[in-house]
Amino acid sequence: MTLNQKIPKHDNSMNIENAQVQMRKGILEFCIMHIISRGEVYASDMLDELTSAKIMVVEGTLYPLLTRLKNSGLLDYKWVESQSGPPRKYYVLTDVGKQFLDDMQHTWVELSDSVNTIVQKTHDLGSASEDSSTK
Amino acid sequence: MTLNQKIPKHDNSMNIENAQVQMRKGILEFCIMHIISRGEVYASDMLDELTSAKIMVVEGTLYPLLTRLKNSGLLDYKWVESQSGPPRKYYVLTDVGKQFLDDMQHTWVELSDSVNTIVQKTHDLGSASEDSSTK
DNA sequence: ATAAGGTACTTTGTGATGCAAGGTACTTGG
DNA sequence: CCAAGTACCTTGCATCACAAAGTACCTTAT
Repeated sequence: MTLNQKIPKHDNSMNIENAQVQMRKGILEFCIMHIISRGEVYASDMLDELTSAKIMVVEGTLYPLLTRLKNSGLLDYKWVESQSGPPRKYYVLTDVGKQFLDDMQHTWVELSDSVNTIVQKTHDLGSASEDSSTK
Repeated sequence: MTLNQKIPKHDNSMNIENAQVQMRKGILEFCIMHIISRGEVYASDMLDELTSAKIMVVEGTLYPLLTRLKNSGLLDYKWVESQSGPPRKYYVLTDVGKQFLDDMQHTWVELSDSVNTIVQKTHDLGSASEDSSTK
């Protein structure tokens, strides 16, 4: 029954799914900090929120990210007993984390402005293509 | 004059520069495709455009990216003699590349909407914090 | 008790890729 | 021929999303 079917592990060529994954990188961190900034939450809360915002995340991505943020001093957590299951880690932002979130907010605004500048310029040139100006 | 000053290559902890780099990842590809979509350009043109849009890129990032896009069939190029230096590679989008750019555009709009949804929600809750609701 | 199932947190290995640094190659001018 | 400028390419490292498998705790049923 061994089909010997060759399934390429990773398509070396570009596809849109890959591009989507790449675009999300780095943004995740920002979104998670935002969610935590609203009050104490644990991982499943974050997964729900991100899923409803159409930003898919899986555990294997989220937990290491939380650990990294914690180790960097941006987050803190406390264990809280649950009435239906194992205890949960409830996260909060530290003071440093709050400052960091502000900085990331600024970075996000600048980045999306920059991208939109480039997109807009394409559209501007698209409608008025004649441009044999000064080099 | 050897100062023996220790410059840590990479700070393991989070800092805002690192976060900026992460956020830019994946967006670059999109911006470069956009720039090429306007007409034939070579690498230095792209660097100028990205720099003026405040998206910093260096050669070590750009050239491998162009090669990857070319190998994936999204770009094509032709050599053009220059009157002041070595020949240049002028890039254009292929038909597949144009389709891909459309898809990326869609991805970008969705992603920035999603992020802004999360940011907005934080601000909404910030003004009306009282929420001892169900659950 | 003990087994089964659900919830929550953790770890390991892989692949993709931005980037620094260094290299190759062509052109022009002394 | 050599220096300087421009343009393109390559190597190696660090980071990080993700899949998959693992650990631990709680509840319910037998």
